[in-house]
Amino acid sequence: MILRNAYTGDITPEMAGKEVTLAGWVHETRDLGGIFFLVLRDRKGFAQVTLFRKTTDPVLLNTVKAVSRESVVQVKGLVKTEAKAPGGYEIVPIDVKVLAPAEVPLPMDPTGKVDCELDTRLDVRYIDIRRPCALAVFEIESAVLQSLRDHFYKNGLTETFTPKIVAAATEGGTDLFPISYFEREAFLNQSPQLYKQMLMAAGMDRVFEIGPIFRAEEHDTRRHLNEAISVDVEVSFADENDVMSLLEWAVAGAYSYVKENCSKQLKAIGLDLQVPKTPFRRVTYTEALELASGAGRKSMNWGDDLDTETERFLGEKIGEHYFLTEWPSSIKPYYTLPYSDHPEVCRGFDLMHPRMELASGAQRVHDYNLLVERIKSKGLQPAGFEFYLKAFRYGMPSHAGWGLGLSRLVMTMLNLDNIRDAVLFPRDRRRLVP
RNA sequence: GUCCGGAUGGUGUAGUGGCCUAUCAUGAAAGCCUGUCGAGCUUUCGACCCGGGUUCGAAUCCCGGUCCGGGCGCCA
Repeated sequence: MILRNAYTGDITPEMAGKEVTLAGWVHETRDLGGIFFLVLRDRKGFAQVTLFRKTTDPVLLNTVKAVSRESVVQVKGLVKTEAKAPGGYEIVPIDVKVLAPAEVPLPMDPTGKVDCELDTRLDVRYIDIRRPCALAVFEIESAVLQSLRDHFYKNGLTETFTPKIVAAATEGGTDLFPISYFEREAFLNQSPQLYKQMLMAAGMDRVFEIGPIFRAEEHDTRRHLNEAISVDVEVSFADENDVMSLLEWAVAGAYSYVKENCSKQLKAIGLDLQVPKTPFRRVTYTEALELASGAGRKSMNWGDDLDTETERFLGEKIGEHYFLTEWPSSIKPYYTLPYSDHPEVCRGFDLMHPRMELASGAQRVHDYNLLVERIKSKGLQPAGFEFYLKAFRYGMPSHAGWGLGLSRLVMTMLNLDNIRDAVLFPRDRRRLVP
């Protein structure tokens, strides 16, 4: 049996006289002597429970006075219109049950009166997320996922799952987490890339997958994690422009959806969300180098990958979402299709937010012989990719796709400083618990 | 990985060799208070990351360790 029949956010002053049963956490208590306030919090808001020394049953009053902050309580009471109460109503309790007392002292302050460092918050994430502004991030993330899925279904994509436990490294193996798989060694997959391409050979035509990826790199920044959620798309008979279009509409659509459906959460975060305009600006790699050169900046050679400083410079200069296109083939993966007439440039692209890269994608190589050649040119052994290469020998359509970092999308959307704020239980170089 | 910075009550902080019996806020405990909404007031409680060193004297300086933050690198 559900222990509540209403959330705080469902109650209005017009419900005066109605009996409701709320359940949630004791956000705070204020004892003014003759009058006592308990603020109950659930995921939809707050409700003030008011008790009077003269009229409240002494046993009930003592129960409420003795309860510690953040204890879980069930409050049965009458809604009363009261101009002096927050929201214009309060609850006059008939019965209060302490379902689970909270120990004191608390490891952090969920009311936000005292600051708390990220590390401390992550150690007690289950308390941190009781803060409406922390909860809002994950409710918005859920809305983003719903919007993305809606967009994919509307565009005829099929949702898929590919294995996270794989036999071999996609490329080398230095950045994969090895795991024990019965009598063999296996790895946690760093990307569904090879599998979603095999699904193109399978004739699934248009697929997406939203799932975890694992990377064993020792990066240690505010925008990298060792476990992340990747939103992956692959579309047959499409080129890079087709999937860039799908991507920009997915991103802009997620912003619109959040703006329309998450006003409470945006308010909790204190953000006036601006929906990016589509289509996003296209900037070629070569144009980006030109934009970034001069003005006392160190010069970059054509073929160099863009370093963090250049990326940031471009972001500030452009000031909105943009696509970086026409990359040198040398710095994109082997499965990225080079232009046939000038193969030093390829059909790869990155979706950039002014602060960081959000997604990368490409039209893929679908010709078996070219793919083998590209693998070799990257200094890799085709033999290691046999399970994948074989799929290109029995009718592989042309295709294109991309992978988008979900947490980066949320982080940049909500202007969060650290990607860890956008992940419930982040996994980084040091953190494995909780 | 590397560079820079940091570690003080439960939480967040002040304190750069003696004025520290360590600041402030929050919290907790007790009390007063009938309209609070970061309530107010009184009293009380609670801390210098670990190990070594320098010094008459170390929260403070030095060395090592651990942990944390930020930058960069890495991120097919």
